[in-house]
Amino acid sequence: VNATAAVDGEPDRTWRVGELADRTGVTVRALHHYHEIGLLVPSLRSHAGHRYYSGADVRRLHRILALRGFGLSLAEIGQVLDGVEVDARELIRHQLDQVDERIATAHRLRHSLLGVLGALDQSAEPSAAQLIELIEVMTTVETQLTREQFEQMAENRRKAAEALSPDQLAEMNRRRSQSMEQLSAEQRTEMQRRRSALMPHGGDGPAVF
Amino acid sequence: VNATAAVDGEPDRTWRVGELADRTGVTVRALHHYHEIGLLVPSLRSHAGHRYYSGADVRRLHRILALRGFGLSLAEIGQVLDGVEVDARELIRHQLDQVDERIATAHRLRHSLLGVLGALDQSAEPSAAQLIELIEVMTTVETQLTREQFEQMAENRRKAAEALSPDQLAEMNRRRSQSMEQLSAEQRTEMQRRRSALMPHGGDGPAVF
DNA sequence: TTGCTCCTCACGTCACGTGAGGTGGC
DNA sequence: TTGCTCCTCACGTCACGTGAGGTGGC
Repeated sequence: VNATAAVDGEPDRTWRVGELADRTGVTVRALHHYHEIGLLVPSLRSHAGHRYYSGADVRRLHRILALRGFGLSLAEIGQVLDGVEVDARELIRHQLDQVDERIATAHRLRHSLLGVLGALDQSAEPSAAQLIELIEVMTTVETQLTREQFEQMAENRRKAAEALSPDQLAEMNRRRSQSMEQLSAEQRTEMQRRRSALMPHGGDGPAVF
Repeated sequence: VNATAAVDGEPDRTWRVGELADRTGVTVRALHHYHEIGLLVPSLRSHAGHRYYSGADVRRLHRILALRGFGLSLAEIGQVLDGVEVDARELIRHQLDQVDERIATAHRLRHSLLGVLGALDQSAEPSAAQLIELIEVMTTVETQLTREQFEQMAENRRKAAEALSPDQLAEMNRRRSQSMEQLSAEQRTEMQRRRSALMPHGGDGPAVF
């Protein structure tokens, strides 16, 4: 391998750490870090200690960034690039499993969050106290709300609303519609579904989570 | 609020840190950590420094775990539970946005990984070198493979396969089908789609990513 | 000579994990 | 008296971020 090979048609040129950072979007600190752990050691250093990266170094950085994009740790990247015997298929399949799990977890969380948001949006005063009450009920009944409990919560909300002045109520409604506007179309339709399942007129014992 | 109120029908009883850990699934170390940062301070301590958690403490822990499940940081959880004025709706909506972004990112990554896996599964020798070659081509052509490049890669793979003994080839095929078996049904169908898009007989200039 | 870029420490992040070494209660 | 549970340090994790304080090259 010739370390002085051309990159971008400019033979033998080198890059300073800041230039490389600008071109690749990584920070200078990250490049220092890669140097520290031996993942990317610049081929040249000036007498003052300045790092100069050769074309080969730049290509290695590109590989590093690609593998990093696949979710590999820096240690794993080092293994792959330094020719440690790895089963590439196994490696990628493992990443795939991980990402699938992340997606599933995230979807469950999203589902819960939409449920909570739907409940909060029916509240006149979506305070921390309201959120805690919601959690209280949820955890107490182990992720299941009966109709009576739901109606009790609605009653509590009505009482809270009655205690508010018309000005406060108007402000709450303004905030609520603003809240809706900030949701994406997708988030909105899913929330509608969730809310209709939540409402007591839909049947008995609707599940929240 | 009465800190000695009953929990689980047992009035006035307290829980030791290990008991609490067992019942809630968190580690003792985590409970120590919550104590350290003031998030959950046990109401009682023995003269030897042992922590004793009251019913109120246990309820607070349940709230903590619920909020943690929503993706809040421990600092945010502290704010919510200690009555700092927070807009609950805003808080939850923010979490929702974050989770949506995580899902989108994960899906893009999944897409890429399936593409790489499909390419690797056509390789006789899915080594680290093969993976690097794949990345090389991908990054060089900026996420686009032309048919000629694809055919060149296929040619390289054929040559690699020819260099192998029949025994080695059989072993490779065994590993490949094993690889397929370990994929979920979902992963498999999506990989089929990706592969057919990748194959040169499908049209010109197929995109890999 | 002035900026700009570069350098090396070195602590901080986030939520704990993981020992080390020692003491208290059934 | 033996286990078991508890305790307090205190460093490690992962991939850098963020200053502090100082030097080199166009």
